[in-house]
Amino acid sequence: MESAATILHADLDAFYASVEQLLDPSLRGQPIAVGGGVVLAASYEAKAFGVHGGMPGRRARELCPGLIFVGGNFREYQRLGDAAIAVLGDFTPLVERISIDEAFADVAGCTHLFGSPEEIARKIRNRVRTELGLPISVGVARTKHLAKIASQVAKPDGIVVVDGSAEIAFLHGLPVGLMWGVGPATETRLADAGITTIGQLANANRHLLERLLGHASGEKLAALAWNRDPRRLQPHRRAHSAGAQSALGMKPARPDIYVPALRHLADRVASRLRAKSRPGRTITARVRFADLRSVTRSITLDAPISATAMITEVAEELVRGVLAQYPSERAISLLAISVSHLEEHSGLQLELPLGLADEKHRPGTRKGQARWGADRAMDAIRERFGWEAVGYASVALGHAGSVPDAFRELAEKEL
DNA sequence: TCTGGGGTCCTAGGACCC
DNA sequence: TCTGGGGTCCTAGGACCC
Repeated sequence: MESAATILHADLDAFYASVEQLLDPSLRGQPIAVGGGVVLAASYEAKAFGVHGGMPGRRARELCPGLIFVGGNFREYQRLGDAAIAVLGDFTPLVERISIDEAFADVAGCTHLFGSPEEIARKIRNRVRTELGLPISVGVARTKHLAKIASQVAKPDGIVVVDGSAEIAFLHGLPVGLMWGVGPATETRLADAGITTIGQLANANRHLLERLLGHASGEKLAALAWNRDPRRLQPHRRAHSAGAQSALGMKPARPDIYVPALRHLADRVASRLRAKSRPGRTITARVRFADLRSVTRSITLDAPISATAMITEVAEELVRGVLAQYPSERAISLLAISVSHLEEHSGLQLELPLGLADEKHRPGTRKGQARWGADRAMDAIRERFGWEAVGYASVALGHAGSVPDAFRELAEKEL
Protein backbone atom coordinates (compact mmCIF):
# COMPACT_ATOMS: atom_id res chain seq x y z
CA MET A 1 0.00 0.00 0.00
CA GLU A 2 1.18 3.47 -0.90
CA SER A 3 2.26 5.59 2.04
CA ALA A 4 1.42 9.27 2.21
CA ALA A 5 3.70 12.28 2.40
CA THR A 6 4.00 12.52 6.19
CA ILE A 7 7.68 13.14 6.72
CA LEU A 8 8.70 16.69 7.57
CA HIS A 9 12.19 18.11 7.39
CA ALA A 10 12.50 21.36 9.31
CA ASP A 11 15.59 23.52 8.96
CA LEU A 12 16.19 26.89 10.62
CA ASP A 13 17.39 29.45 8.08
CA ALA A 14 20.97 30.79 8.47
CA PHE A 15 20.51 29.83 12.08
CA TYR A 16 23.29 31.54 14.06
CA ALA A 17 23.01 34.68 11.96
CA SER A 18 19.24 34.77 12.40
CA VAL A 19 19.65 34.51 16.16
CA GLU A 20 22.06 37.45 16.14
CA GLN A 21 19.61 39.49 14.10
CA LEU A 22 16.89 38.54 16.54
CA LEU A 23 18.92 39.61 19.56
CA ASP A 24 20.11 42.86 18.01
CA PRO A 25 17.50 44.46 15.74
CA SER A 26 20.07 46.86 14.28
CA LEU A 27 21.63 43.84 12.55
CA ARG A 28 18.44 42.98 10.66
CA GLY A 29 18.78 43.35 6.92
CA GLN A 30 22.54 43.65 7.31
CA PRO A 31 25.24 41.32 5.97
CA ILE A 32 26.63 39.71 9.11
CA ALA A 33 28.98 36.88 9.90
CA VAL A 34 29.18 35.00 13.16
CA GLY A 35 32.77 34.30 14.12
CA GLY A 36 36.05 36.06 13.56
CA GLY A 37 39.07 34.21 12.24
CA VAL A 38 36.68 31.80 10.62
CA VAL A 39 33.11 32.47 9.51
CA LEU A 40 30.88 30.09 11.43
CA ALA A 41 27.67 31.30 9.81
CA ALA A 42 26.53 34.06 7.47
CA SER A 43 23.23 35.90 7.09
CA TYR A 44 21.41 35.73 3.76
CA GLU A 45 22.49 39.31 3.12
CA ALA A 46 26.11 38.18 3.45
CA LYS A 47 25.55 34.98 1.49
CA ALA A 48 24.49 37.15 -1.43
CA PHE A 49 28.13 38.28 -1.59
CA GLY A 50 29.39 34.71 -1.60
CA VAL A 51 30.21 34.58 2.10
CA HIS A 52 29.60 31.18 3.69
CA GLY A 53 30.38 29.09 6.73
CA GLY A 54 33.93 27.80 7.07
CA MET A 55 35.37 30.67 5.08
CA PRO A 56 38.36 32.55 6.52
CA GLY A 57 37.31 35.91 7.94
CA ARG A 58 39.74 37.78 5.72
CA ARG A 59 38.35 36.26 2.57
CA ALA A 60 34.81 37.08 3.70
CA ARG A 61 35.73 40.73 4.26
CA GLU A 62 37.20 40.91 0.78
CA LEU A 63 34.02 39.57 -0.77
CA CYS A 64 31.75 41.73 1.34
CA PRO A 65 33.37 45.00 2.47
CA GLY A 66 30.41 46.01 4.63
CA LEU A 67 30.37 42.68 6.47
CA ILE A 68 29.63 42.96 10.19
CA PHE A 69 31.26 40.40 12.45
CA VAL A 70 29.43 39.46 15.61
CA GLY A 71 30.70 37.59 18.60
CA GLY A 72 28.46 34.62 18.91
CA ASN A 73 25.91 34.00 21.67
CA PHE A 74 26.41 30.27 21.86
CA ARG A 75 24.17 29.72 24.86
CA GLU A 76 21.34 31.35 22.92
CA TYR A 77 21.95 29.17 19.86
CA GLN A 78 21.64 26.09 22.01
CA ARG A 79 18.53 27.36 23.78
CA LEU A 80 16.72 28.50 20.65
CA GLY A 81 17.74 25.44 18.66
CA ASP A 82 16.38 23.20 21.41
CA ALA A 83 13.20 25.27 21.58
CA ALA A 84 12.58 25.04 17.84
CA ILE A 85 13.04 21.27 17.80
CA ALA A 86 10.76 21.05 20.84
CA VAL A 87 7.98 22.60 18.74
CA LEU A 88 8.15 19.54 16.47
CA GLY A 89 7.97 17.40 19.58
CA ASP A 90 4.65 19.00 20.48
CA PHE A 91 3.13 17.33 17.43
CA THR A 92 4.79 13.93 17.45
CA PRO A 93 7.33 11.97 19.47
CA LEU A 94 8.80 10.70 16.20
CA VAL A 95 11.47 13.37 15.85
CA GLU A 96 14.99 12.68 14.65
CA ARG A 97 17.30 15.57 15.32
CA ILE A 98 20.15 15.89 12.84
CA SER A 99 21.99 18.87 14.25
CA ILE A 100 21.40 21.94 16.32
CA ASP A 101 19.11 23.52 13.73
CA GLU A 102 17.59 20.66 11.78
CA ALA A 103 15.29 17.68 12.35
CA PHE A 104 12.98 15.17 10.72
CA ALA A 105 9.53 14.38 12.05
CA ASP A 106 6.97 11.78 10.98
CA VAL A 107 3.44 13.06 11.52
CA ALA A 108 1.59 10.01 10.19
CA GLY A 109 0.20 9.23 13.63
CA CYS A 110 -1.04 12.68 14.57
CA THR A 111 -2.92 14.02 11.55
CA HIS A 112 -6.25 13.21 13.22
CA LEU A 113 -5.27 15.64 15.98
CA PHE A 114 -3.59 18.45 14.08
CA GLY A 115 -4.63 18.25 10.44
CA SER A 116 -2.81 17.31 7.26
CA PRO A 117 0.98 17.20 7.15
CA GLU A 118 0.94 20.46 5.26
CA GLU A 119 -1.21 22.10 7.94
CA ILE A 120 1.13 20.79 10.62
CA ALA A 121 4.11 22.18 8.74
CA ARG A 122 2.42 25.61 8.59
CA LYS A 123 1.64 25.50 12.29
CA ILE A 124 5.24 24.65 13.08
CA ARG A 125 6.53 27.51 10.97
CA ASN A 126 4.08 29.92 12.57
CA ARG A 127 4.92 28.89 16.07
CA VAL A 128 8.68 29.10 15.54
CA ARG A 129 8.19 32.50 13.96
CA THR A 130 5.87 33.95 16.61
CA GLU A 131 7.18 32.26 19.74
CA LEU A 132 10.91 32.31 18.95
CA GLY A 133 11.18 34.98 16.28
CA LEU A 134 13.08 32.76 13.86
CA PRO A 135 12.54 31.78 10.21
CA ILE A 136 12.36 28.05 9.53
CA SER A 137 11.85 26.21 6.27
CA VAL A 138 9.96 22.95 6.06
CA GLY A 139 9.82 20.26 3.40
CA VAL A 140 7.07 17.65 3.40
CA ALA A 141 7.30 14.41 1.44
CA ARG A 142 6.97 10.65 1.58
CA THR A 143 10.67 9.97 2.22
CA LYS A 144 13.41 11.56 4.29
CA HIS A 145 15.53 12.25 1.26
CA LEU A 146 12.78 14.06 -0.60
CA ALA A 147 11.63 15.97 2.49
CA LYS A 148 15.16 17.22 2.97
CA ILE A 149 15.46 18.32 -0.64
CA ALA A 150 12.07 20.01 -0.38
CA SER A 151 13.18 22.06 2.62
CA GLN A 152 16.30 23.16 0.76
CA VAL A 153 14.15 24.24 -2.18
CA ALA A 154 11.80 26.00 0.25
CA LYS A 155 14.56 28.21 1.67
CA PRO A 156 14.55 30.89 2.78
CA ASP A 157 11.57 30.93 5.09
CA GLY A 158 9.28 28.75 3.00
CA ILE A 159 7.41 25.51 2.74
CA VAL A 160 7.37 22.92 -0.04
CA VAL A 161 5.03 19.95 -0.06
CA VAL A 162 5.71 17.15 -2.52
CA ASP A 163 2.77 14.82 -2.83
CA GLY A 164 3.04 11.32 -4.12
CA SER A 165 1.95 11.98 -7.70
CA ALA A 166 4.44 14.80 -8.19
CA GLU A 167 7.56 13.19 -6.74
CA ILE A 168 9.44 12.21 -9.84
CA ALA A 169 8.61 15.36 -11.77
CA PHE A 170 9.78 17.47 -8.85
CA LEU A 171 12.94 15.50 -8.27
CA HIS A 172 14.14 14.98 -11.81
CA GLY A 173 14.40 18.63 -12.71
CA LEU A 174 16.75 19.43 -9.83
CA PRO A 175 20.57 19.48 -9.91
CA VAL A 176 22.33 16.37 -8.59
CA GLY A 177 24.19 18.48 -6.05
CA LEU A 178 21.00 18.73 -3.98
CA MET A 179 21.01 15.01 -3.34
CA TRP A 180 22.09 13.73 0.02
CA GLY A 181 25.51 12.21 -0.47
CA VAL A 182 26.49 14.17 -3.56
CA GLY A 183 29.28 16.54 -2.63
CA PRO A 184 31.85 18.38 -4.73
CA ALA A 185 33.85 15.28 -5.69
CA THR A 186 30.85 13.23 -6.79
CA GLU A 187 29.29 16.20 -8.52
CA THR A 188 32.42 16.70 -10.59
CA ARG A 189 32.67 13.03 -11.46
CA LEU A 190 29.04 12.97 -12.56
CA ALA A 191 29.38 16.18 -14.53
CA ASP A 192 32.33 14.70 -16.41
CA ALA A 193 30.00 11.90 -17.46
CA GLY A 194 27.42 14.46 -18.59
CA ILE A 195 25.14 14.00 -15.59
CA THR A 196 24.02 17.23 -13.94
CA THR A 197 20.36 16.67 -13.05
CA ILE A 198 18.74 14.09 -10.82
CA GLY A 199 16.69 12.98 -13.81
CA GLN A 200 19.84 12.26 -15.81
CA LEU A 201 21.22 10.35 -12.85
CA ALA A 202 18.00 8.34 -12.57
CA ASN A 203 18.19 7.32 -16.20
CA ALA A 204 21.91 6.73 -16.35
CA ASN A 205 23.34 3.31 -17.02
CA ARG A 206 23.64 1.43 -13.75
CA HIS A 207 27.02 -0.05 -14.59
CA LEU A 208 28.35 3.37 -15.47
CA LEU A 209 27.23 4.73 -12.10
CA GLU A 210 28.81 1.90 -10.19
CA ARG A 211 32.04 2.29 -12.12
CA LEU A 212 31.97 6.02 -11.38
CA LEU A 213 30.99 5.96 -7.73
CA GLY A 214 31.54 2.46 -6.42
CA HIS A 215 29.03 -0.26 -5.81
CA ALA A 216 27.16 0.96 -2.75
CA SER A 217 27.11 4.64 -3.70
CA GLY A 218 25.99 3.99 -7.26
CA GLU A 219 23.17 1.78 -6.16
CA LYS A 220 22.13 4.12 -3.38
CA LEU A 221 22.06 7.24 -5.52
CA ALA A 222 20.14 5.47 -8.28
CA ALA A 223 17.53 4.44 -5.73
CA LEU A 224 17.29 7.94 -4.27
CA ALA A 225 16.92 9.42 -7.74
CA TRP A 226 13.71 7.37 -8.07
CA ASN A 227 12.72 8.37 -4.55
CA ARG A 228 13.29 4.90 -3.22
CA ASP A 229 14.64 5.83 0.19
CA PRO A 230 14.44 2.96 2.67
CA ARG A 231 15.59 4.98 5.69
CA ARG A 232 13.12 5.21 8.53
CA LEU A 233 13.21 7.85 11.21
CA GLN A 234 15.54 7.05 14.09
CA PRO A 235 14.30 9.11 17.02
CA HIS A 236 16.95 8.03 19.53
CA ARG A 237 20.18 7.74 17.62
CA ARG A 238 23.35 7.76 19.66
CA ALA A 239 26.81 8.64 18.47
CA HIS A 240 29.16 5.87 17.40
CA SER A 241 32.29 7.87 18.02
CA ALA A 242 33.52 10.97 19.78
CA GLY A 243 36.51 13.06 18.92
CA ALA A 244 38.29 16.35 19.22
CA GLN A 245 40.69 18.15 16.96
CA SER A 246 42.67 21.33 16.92
CA ALA A 247 44.31 23.29 14.17
CA LEU A 248 47.72 24.33 15.40
CA GLY A 249 48.68 26.82 12.77
CA MET A 250 52.17 25.57 12.06
CA LYS A 251 53.99 23.93 14.92
CA PRO A 252 57.25 21.96 15.04
CA ALA A 253 56.74 18.19 15.14
CA ARG A 254 58.30 17.81 18.57
CA PRO A 255 57.06 16.00 21.69
CA ASP A 256 57.09 19.19 23.76
CA ILE A 257 54.48 20.50 21.30
CA TYR A 258 52.36 17.48 20.52
CA VAL A 259 52.27 15.77 23.91
CA PRO A 260 50.49 18.60 25.76
CA ALA A 261 48.26 19.17 22.74
CA LEU A 262 47.24 15.51 22.70
CA ARG A 263 46.59 15.56 26.43
CA HIS A 264 44.25 18.50 25.99
CA LEU A 265 42.36 16.77 23.17
CA ALA A 266 42.22 13.49 25.08
CA ASP A 267 40.88 15.34 28.10
CA ARG A 268 38.04 16.83 26.09
CA VAL A 269 37.06 13.49 24.58
CA ALA A 270 37.58 11.40 27.69
CA SER A 271 35.54 13.61 29.97
CA ARG A 272 32.61 13.39 27.54
CA LEU A 273 32.93 9.61 27.44
CA ARG A 274 33.05 9.35 31.21
CA ALA A 275 30.07 11.66 31.62
CA LYS A 276 27.95 9.22 29.61
CA SER A 277 29.66 6.04 30.77
CA ARG A 278 30.65 5.20 27.22
CA PRO A 279 34.27 4.06 27.04
CA GLY A 280 35.56 3.01 23.61
CA ARG A 281 37.87 0.37 22.20
CA THR A 282 39.29 2.04 19.11
CA ILE A 283 41.55 5.07 19.41
CA THR A 284 42.35 7.02 16.25
CA ALA A 285 44.91 9.78 15.94
CA ARG A 286 45.26 12.07 12.96
CA VAL A 287 48.24 14.21 12.09
CA ARG A 288 48.01 16.86 9.41
CA PHE A 289 51.30 18.14 8.05
CA ALA A 290 52.23 21.55 6.75
CA ASP A 291 51.07 20.73 3.22
CA LEU A 292 47.60 19.75 4.57
CA ARG A 293 48.13 16.09 3.79
CA SER A 294 46.93 14.08 6.74
CA VAL A 295 47.71 10.64 8.06
CA THR A 296 45.62 8.61 10.48
CA ARG A 297 46.61 5.73 12.68
CA SER A 298 44.29 3.70 14.85
CA ILE A 299 44.40 0.81 17.23
CA THR A 300 41.63 -1.34 18.61
CA LEU A 301 42.10 -2.50 22.18
CA ASP A 302 40.71 -5.60 23.80
CA ALA A 303 38.89 -3.55 26.41
CA PRO A 304 37.24 -0.11 26.25
CA ILE A 305 38.86 2.89 27.92
CA SER A 306 37.81 6.39 28.95
CA ALA A 307 40.60 7.56 31.25
CA THR A 308 42.30 10.73 30.06
CA ALA A 309 45.77 9.39 30.73
CA MET A 310 45.11 6.15 28.86
CA ILE A 311 43.74 7.84 25.79
CA THR A 312 46.58 10.36 25.85
CA GLU A 313 49.20 7.64 25.96
CA VAL A 314 47.67 5.58 23.18
CA ALA A 315 47.35 8.69 21.00
CA GLU A 316 50.93 9.66 21.77
CA GLU A 317 52.11 6.24 20.70
CA LEU A 318 50.18 6.51 17.44
CA VAL A 319 51.49 10.00 16.69
CA ARG A 320 55.05 8.93 17.45
CA GLY A 321 54.55 6.13 14.93
CA VAL A 322 53.34 8.55 12.26
CA LEU A 323 56.24 10.94 12.80
CA ALA A 324 58.74 8.09 12.74
CA GLN A 325 57.29 7.07 9.41
CA TYR A 326 57.52 10.57 7.96
CA PRO A 327 60.82 11.87 9.37
CA SER A 328 61.11 14.60 6.77
CA GLU A 329 57.91 16.28 7.94
CA ARG A 330 59.02 19.00 10.30
CA ALA A 331 55.73 20.74 11.04
CA ILE A 332 52.24 19.76 12.20
CA SER A 333 49.21 21.85 11.27
CA LEU A 334 46.52 19.80 13.05
CA LEU A 335 46.11 17.05 15.59
CA ALA A 336 43.00 14.99 16.20
CA ILE A 337 41.90 12.19 18.48
CA SER A 338 38.79 10.10 18.06
CA VAL A 339 37.40 7.21 20.10
CA SER A 340 35.03 4.72 18.51
CA HIS A 341 33.61 1.27 19.17
CA LEU A 342 31.87 2.90 22.10
CA GLU A 343 30.34 0.62 24.67
CA GLU A 344 27.57 1.19 27.14
CA HIS A 345 28.94 0.58 30.58
CA SER A 346 31.30 2.49 32.75
CA GLY A 347 34.67 0.83 32.53
CA LEU A 348 36.16 1.71 35.87
CA GLN A 349 37.39 -1.77 36.51
CA LEU A 350 38.43 -2.48 32.94
CA GLU A 351 40.78 0.29 31.98
CA LEU A 352 43.84 -1.19 30.42
CA PRO A 353 45.32 -0.45 27.02
CA LEU A 354 46.43 -3.92 26.07
CA GLY A 355 49.47 -4.15 23.90
CA LEU A 356 50.69 -0.76 24.97
CA ALA A 357 50.40 -1.20 28.69
CA ASP A 358 53.25 -1.77 30.97
CA GLU A 359 52.89 -2.85 34.54
CA LYS A 360 52.01 0.55 35.93
CA HIS A 361 48.84 0.88 33.81
CA ARG A 362 47.16 -2.26 34.96
CA PRO A 363 43.98 -1.85 36.92
CA GLY A 364 44.24 -2.31 40.60
CA THR A 365 47.72 -0.89 40.79
CA ARG A 366 48.22 2.24 42.81
CA LYS A 367 49.16 4.28 39.78
CA GLY A 368 46.11 3.16 37.79
CA GLN A 369 43.78 4.03 40.63
CA ALA A 370 45.44 7.35 41.23
CA ARG A 371 44.79 8.25 37.62
CA TRP A 372 41.18 7.27 37.88
CA GLY A 373 40.88 9.27 41.04
CA ALA A 374 42.30 12.32 39.30
CA ASP A 375 39.84 11.99 36.41
CA ARG A 376 36.89 11.59 38.71
CA ALA A 377 37.92 14.54 40.83
CA MET A 378 38.25 16.67 37.73
CA ASP A 379 34.88 15.53 36.43
CA ALA A 380 33.29 16.44 39.75
CA ILE A 381 34.84 19.91 39.85
CA ARG A 382 33.75 20.59 36.30
CA GLU A 383 30.29 19.41 37.18
CA ARG A 384 30.09 22.22 39.70
CA PHE A 385 32.22 24.97 38.25
CA GLY A 386 32.35 24.35 34.52
CA TRP A 387 34.79 22.85 32.12
CA GLU A 388 37.38 25.60 32.35
CA ALA A 389 37.73 25.30 36.12
CA VAL A 390 40.37 22.61 36.03
CA GLY A 391 42.29 20.44 33.62
CA TYR A 392 45.03 20.38 31.05
CA ALA A 393 45.17 23.96 29.93
CA SER A 394 45.09 24.70 26.26
CA VAL A 395 48.22 26.84 26.56
CA ALA A 396 50.04 24.37 24.39
CA LEU A 397 47.47 24.79 21.65
CA GLY A 398 47.07 28.45 22.39
CA HIS A 399 46.84 29.70 18.87
CA ALA A 400 44.81 32.77 18.23
CA GLY A 401 41.69 32.50 16.14
CA SER A 402 40.93 28.95 17.18
CA VAL A 403 37.30 28.13 17.74
CA PRO A 404 35.77 28.77 21.18
CA ASP A 405 34.90 25.71 23.24
CA ALA A 406 31.28 26.81 23.38
CA PHE A 407 31.08 26.45 19.62
CA ARG A 408 32.63 22.99 19.73
CA GLU A 409 29.94 21.92 22.13
CA LEU A 410 27.19 22.95 19.76
CA ALA A 411 28.49 20.42 17.26
CA GLU A 412 28.75 17.55 19.71
CA LYS A 413 26.28 14.74 19.29
CA GLU A 414 24.50 12.97 22.10
CA LEU A 415 26.70 10.09 23.22
C1' DT B 1 37.75 26.99 -3.15
C1' DC B 2 42.29 25.36 0.77
C1' DT B 3 39.63 27.11 6.07
C1' DG B 4 37.47 25.07 11.66
C1' DG B 5 35.40 21.29 14.33
C1' DG B 6 32.20 17.28 15.31
C1' DG B 7 30.41 13.58 13.17
C1' DT B 8 28.76 9.39 9.50
C1' DC B 9 29.42 6.01 5.97
C1' DC B 10 31.96 3.43 2.27
C1' DT B 11 35.95 1.02 0.16
C1' DA B 12 39.71 -1.96 -0.19
C1' DG B 13 43.21 -4.93 1.44
C1' DG B 14 44.88 -8.10 4.82
C1' DA B 15 44.58 -11.27 8.80
C1' DC B 16 42.31 -14.92 10.61
C1' DC B 17 38.86 -18.57 11.20
C1' DC B 18 35.93 -22.31 9.55
C1' DT C 1 51.54 -28.46 0.07
C1' DC C 2 48.25 -26.29 -2.71
C1' DT C 3 43.61 -25.08 -3.88
C1' DG C 4 38.72 -22.65 -3.14
C1' DG C 5 34.98 -19.99 -0.60
C1' DG C 6 32.68 -17.36 3.02
C1' DG C 7 32.52 -14.48 7.08
C1' DT C 8 34.31 -11.19 10.44
C1' DC C 9 37.41 -7.95 12.21
C1' DC C 10 40.94 -4.44 11.76
C1' DT C 11 43.26 -0.54 9.47
C1' DA C 12 43.79 3.58 6.38
C1' DG C 13 41.89 6.73 3.49
C1' DG C 14 38.31 9.43 1.38
C1' DA C 15 33.84 11.69 0.65
C1' DC C 16 30.23 13.80 2.76
C1' DC C 17 27.10 16.30 6.15
C1' DC C 18 26.12 20.21 9.42
